[in-house]
Amino acid sequence: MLDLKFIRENIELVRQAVADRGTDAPLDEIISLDTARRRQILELEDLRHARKEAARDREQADKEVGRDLRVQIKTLEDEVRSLDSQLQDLLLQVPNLPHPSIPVGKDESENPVVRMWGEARKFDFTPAPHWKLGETLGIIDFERGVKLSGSRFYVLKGLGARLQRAIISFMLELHTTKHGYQEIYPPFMVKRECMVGSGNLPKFADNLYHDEEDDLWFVPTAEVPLTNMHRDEIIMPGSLPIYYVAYTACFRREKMSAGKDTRGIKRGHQFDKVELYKFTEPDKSNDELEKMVANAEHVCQKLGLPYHTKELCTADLGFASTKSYDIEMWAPGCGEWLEVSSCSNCGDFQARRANIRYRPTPDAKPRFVHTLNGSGLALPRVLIAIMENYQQADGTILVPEVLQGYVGEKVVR
RNA sequence: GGAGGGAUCGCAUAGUGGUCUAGUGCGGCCGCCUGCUAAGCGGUUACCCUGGGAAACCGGGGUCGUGGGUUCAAAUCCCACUCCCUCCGCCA
Repeated sequence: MLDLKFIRENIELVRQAVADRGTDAPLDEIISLDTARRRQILELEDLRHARKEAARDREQADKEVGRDLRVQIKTLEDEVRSLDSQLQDLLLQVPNLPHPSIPVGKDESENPVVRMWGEARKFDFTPAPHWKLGETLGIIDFERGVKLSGSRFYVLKGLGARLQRAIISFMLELHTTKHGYQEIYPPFMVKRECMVGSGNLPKFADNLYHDEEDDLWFVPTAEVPLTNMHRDEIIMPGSLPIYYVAYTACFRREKMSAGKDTRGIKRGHQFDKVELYKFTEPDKSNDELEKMVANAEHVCQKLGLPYHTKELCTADLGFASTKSYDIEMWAPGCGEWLEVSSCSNCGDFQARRANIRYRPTPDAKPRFVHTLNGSGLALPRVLIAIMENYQQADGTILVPEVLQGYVGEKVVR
C-alpha cells in the first residue's frame, strides 16, 4: 500500500508509475474520496470538541444541546467510516511504485539478463525431459497424483521423494549456516489479514485456496506468513536486519494459467519452496536485495546448474515489488529456462499494509521497515533441472555432489 | 465441542457512569545529589490522525482486546466478535 499522503502530493508521479507497469489503478477516485474525507474529519473534530466542552461540567450540562450534538456526531461518524472503508479498498488495489533504477518495458521480453553462470552441458545423446525420466525410473507417478487429487498433482516416490527432501535440507542448511538466516517453520494456513498484509488479498483471491468455514487461507508462498511474523509490531532499535528462511509447501489454484505447462511437474497446485525473507532499514534494502540474489545464486552454483539472472522491467514486476530479479535455470530436456527464484524488494509497501515498523534509535519515532523476499529456491523446478542436467545415456541420474550425503546414493537408478 | 475466568500506557497492577486530562510500582531515559554499593532526590516515559511553524515546539481529535449500542457524559453499563487461561470431552 502506498502512503495516501504521498499519493496526494505526488499524483502525477504515481500515475506515471502505474502506466509504466502497464496496469491501471483508481487514482482519481482516491483523490476525490480523500478530499471529501478530510473535510468531514475537520467538521467531526469540531463537533467532538464541542461535546467534550459541553459534558465537562455536570451541573451545567444542557441535555438538549448534548443530544443534538450526539446525533450530528453519529451521522458524521458513519459517513467518515464509510468513506474510510471505500478509500481503503481502493488503496489496496494500487500497486507499488517501481524503483527509479529499473528499466521501463512493455512485457517480459524486455527483462535484461544481468548475469550468466555455468555452461549448458553438451550431450552425446538426446536429453530426455524430466517427465520421461521420472516415469521410467519410477520416481514420479503422475497417474496416481491425478487419481488422488486431480490434474496438476503428482506423487514423488522412492529416491524422487528422497532427492526432493535432500534439496530442501541442503538449502536450509546453506542459508542458515553460511548466509545468516534464521530458520522458521510457519503455519501453512493463515488468517485473511495476513493475506492482505502481504498483498495477496484482495486482488488475487482467484489464485488462493481457502477454507470457508474458518476463513483460513492456504499459503501460496512462505512469504505470506513471514511478512506477518512482525505484523503490528514495532521492532526494537538495533534488531534490524532480520533474516528468515522457511521451508513450506505452497498452494496455488493456477486458474490464470489454465492449460499452460500441463506437462511434468513444472507448475502444480502444490509445490515445495525454501523462501528467504528480510526486514531491513529503508536505506539498506537495495543492498540487501543484491545479497539475497547472491544467496539464491549460490544454491545454483553449489548444485552445479547453469543459470542466468534477469532484472525485471516495469511491466513484469510483481504487484508489491519495487525491484526484482528472476533466476532461471537451464533445463536441457524440455529445452527451456525455468524460473527457480524471484527476489524482490517490496520497500515499505507490505510494511504499511501489515503495519510493521521499527525504532531507529531508542527515542526516535517508529518508521516502516522495508521487506524483501526471494525463493531460495523453488523445489520442483530445481528437481527438474537436476534430473535433466545430470541424466546419463542409460536413463539414470547422477546425484549432485553436495546432495549425496543427504540422499545416501550417488546415482538415482 | 461444553462450562467457567480474563484482556488497562514496555512489564505488573488500581480503577464498576462525571477533576480518568487513566493512578501506583518496576523497568527505561534525563538531571541533581552523595567519598562507596542493584543507594537517595526530582523529572520524564505509548501510538495514530490533524492544524500552525524552517525547527525546537504549540494546539485539536482518537485509542483502556476489536466492532457496535445506551447516555448530556463510558475504561466503567448492554450486545456481538477475537485472543488467552483453567476444567471436561475428543484427538495425531
